[in-house]
Amino acid sequence: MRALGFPVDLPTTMESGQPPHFLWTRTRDAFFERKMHGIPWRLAQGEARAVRTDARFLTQANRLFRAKDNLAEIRFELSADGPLRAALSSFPHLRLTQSDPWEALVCYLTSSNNHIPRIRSLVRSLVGPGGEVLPPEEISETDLRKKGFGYRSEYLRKASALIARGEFDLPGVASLPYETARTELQTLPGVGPKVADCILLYGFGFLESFPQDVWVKRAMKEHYRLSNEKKVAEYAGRKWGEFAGYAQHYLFWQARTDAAADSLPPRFPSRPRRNAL
DNA sequence: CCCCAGGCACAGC
DNA sequence: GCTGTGCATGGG
Repeated sequence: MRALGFPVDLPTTMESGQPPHFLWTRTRDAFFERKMHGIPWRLAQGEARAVRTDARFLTQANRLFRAKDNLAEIRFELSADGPLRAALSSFPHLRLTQSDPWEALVCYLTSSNNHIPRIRSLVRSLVGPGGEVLPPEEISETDLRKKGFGYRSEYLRKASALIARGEFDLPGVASLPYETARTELQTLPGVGPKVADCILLYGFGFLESFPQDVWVKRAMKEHYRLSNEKKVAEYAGRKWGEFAGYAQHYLFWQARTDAAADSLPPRFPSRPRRNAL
């Protein structure tokens, strides 16, 4: 096992609605695993919040956790803003992750009007024996209705077919400017503004992307009195610019955890937890 | 029975 | 351009 050279809150980063949330399995506290190219890949939380990874996946791990992002600097840039500052302090060392574009596309096509646990089980039903999401040519021939994808089945089947036939150049999106990339992705069936932004942020690493789902919309309305999608986008671009994606993810996860805390039954008498982090 | 979920496509203004 | 509605499916 090798340690990455920067701190990561591994559980939160892996389980905050990013693609790893859907594809990795939590084995014990702070241990995560998936297969890649048929080989098991394990991640663990080491000393001083360092991430430990199987040595042969060191490069992949640095890419997954976006080693080149200077999180301290990004957080400082974003912390000028009050409501966002609160979310930042809730989750020290929560990082954005960088996944594969195809994986991200499958995840967020599946996500529309759906719950996270269900997105997870649906996506995992499309993972092949090697650990990766099945390639487009296989998904385009899968009976997705039978697997429970519902009305998203046709979106996923058609999008897969377009990519499999080479009629849509998914890797090519990486070299487009953000706005063009966003427009281009939205030509795929089932890909609207929100799904496109998620793919761009988590699959391609466009950090200026600001996906607006129901939770982020709620947060932007509560904190900033902005209920119009275009005005939110404009505000995010002006205020958070090249790091809007980070702002979005912190606001999103803060809103989610707040809601979960509200709906939790009052717990007492609460013995001291043995495995508290 | 209801409502909701990391929305989208489509119709009607 | 904006606003409303139906949509598969499962959980609360």
